[in-house]
Amino acid sequence: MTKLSVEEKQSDRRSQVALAAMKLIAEQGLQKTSLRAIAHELGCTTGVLTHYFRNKDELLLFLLEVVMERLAEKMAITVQDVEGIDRLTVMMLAVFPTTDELKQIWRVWLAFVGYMPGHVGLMEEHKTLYQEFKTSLKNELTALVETGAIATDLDLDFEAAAWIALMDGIGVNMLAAPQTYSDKQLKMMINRHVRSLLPNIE
Amino acid sequence: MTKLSVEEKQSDRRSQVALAAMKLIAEQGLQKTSLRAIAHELGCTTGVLTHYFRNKDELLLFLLEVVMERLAEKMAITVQDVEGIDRLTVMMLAVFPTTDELKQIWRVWLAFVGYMPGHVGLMEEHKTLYQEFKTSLKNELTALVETGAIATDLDLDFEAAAWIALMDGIGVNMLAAPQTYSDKQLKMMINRHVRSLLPNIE
DNA sequence: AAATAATCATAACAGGTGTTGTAAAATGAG
DNA sequence: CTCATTTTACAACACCTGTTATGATTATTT
Repeated sequence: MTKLSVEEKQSDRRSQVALAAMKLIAEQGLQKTSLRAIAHELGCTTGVLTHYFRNKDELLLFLLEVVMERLAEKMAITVQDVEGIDRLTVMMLAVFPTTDELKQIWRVWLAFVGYMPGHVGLMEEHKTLYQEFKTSLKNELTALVETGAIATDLDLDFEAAAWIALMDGIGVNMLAAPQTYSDKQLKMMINRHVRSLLPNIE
Repeated sequence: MTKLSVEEKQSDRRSQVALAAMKLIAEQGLQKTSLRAIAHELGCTTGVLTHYFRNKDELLLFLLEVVMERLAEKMAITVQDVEGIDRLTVMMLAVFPTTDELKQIWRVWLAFVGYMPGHVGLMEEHKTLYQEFKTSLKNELTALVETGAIATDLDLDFEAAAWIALMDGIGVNMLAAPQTYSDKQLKMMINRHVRSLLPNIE
């Protein structure tokens, strides 16, 4: 076997651990998700975890990356056949916590955000991932400006942040509050925001 | 001393404990906020905590109530001299995590939301408090409909939930992301949302 | 003043935590 | 097959956790 596929195997094992951790965190929160619990969920002992991760924080960090990557992936897939202003809408709709997997992802992210105070490494990593996310969104907006789909006098950095805020708000509420939005209502909220980006045609 | 003032004293002590807990949770997260740490922060021993609270979850539950009440208070105060559509705007601006106290409150709330999975009691309480919050917002909207300030064909239940989602999204981002919104940007985001509620005048 | 209740300190308990080191098993290369 | 490396299991470590019980101290009431 080549060296590359060995690394892939390693990476796979790490992903398996991360997925087991994700399931537990989504089900019972970060506090109750101990290394032993993760190992049990995976069907092994903590020896595996300590072999692939220096410590627990590094495991959580890796999980955060996996989760964010998964979100970006989902957005990229759903958007590939869509053109124009609709790209923004479908990107949003693709990542709301509607399916079990997306609910898990959002719960993990929420657990992280609550866990971050006092954990400098995690905060830094989260900031970085957030920046990447914002940048890709900003690129999306830039392309739309160039095609004339949205107004040209927008502060795209701010607009990208506003998009993320809207996403986070809806996502958090779908998990933490009894309110469950219908598809129609979700689209309405997004369309309102989209409309605020359109060029003012008289 | 009358019986009432005794109860007030009790309530005061409980509040003191809750405030100490709030400070620690905001600083170093829920995980590191043990009962002993809270007691140390308050300058007493765990005997006080166990005397005023059955267990830790009950303490956290009380803290959640205190925090939510504080938010409602702040909104009520800032809104009392404002009339019309502006009431919505000032209510929002009054509770964003701009000051140290508000940052603490939001961090505590975030810690809760991340802590909730697997803790039925806390989830139930959060749902209840969320409902109260939504109801008062809905009342606000109803009043605005009656004065003709906003459109009459709105689903106020949905609109109230949308407001909260907007609030949560901005608040979460202000804490968890490097983005810091300027006053101008905050007002812009809110005004956009307000505009979507206005009656369509030709 | 005596008795009752509220408040708080202290210590112990049983259990769980992340981390570390060591040795066994599995795997791959020469 | 042999040897070296990777992968895993296991046990022990020191420490921290929430909870509970027991007294001491203080406050309130009778």
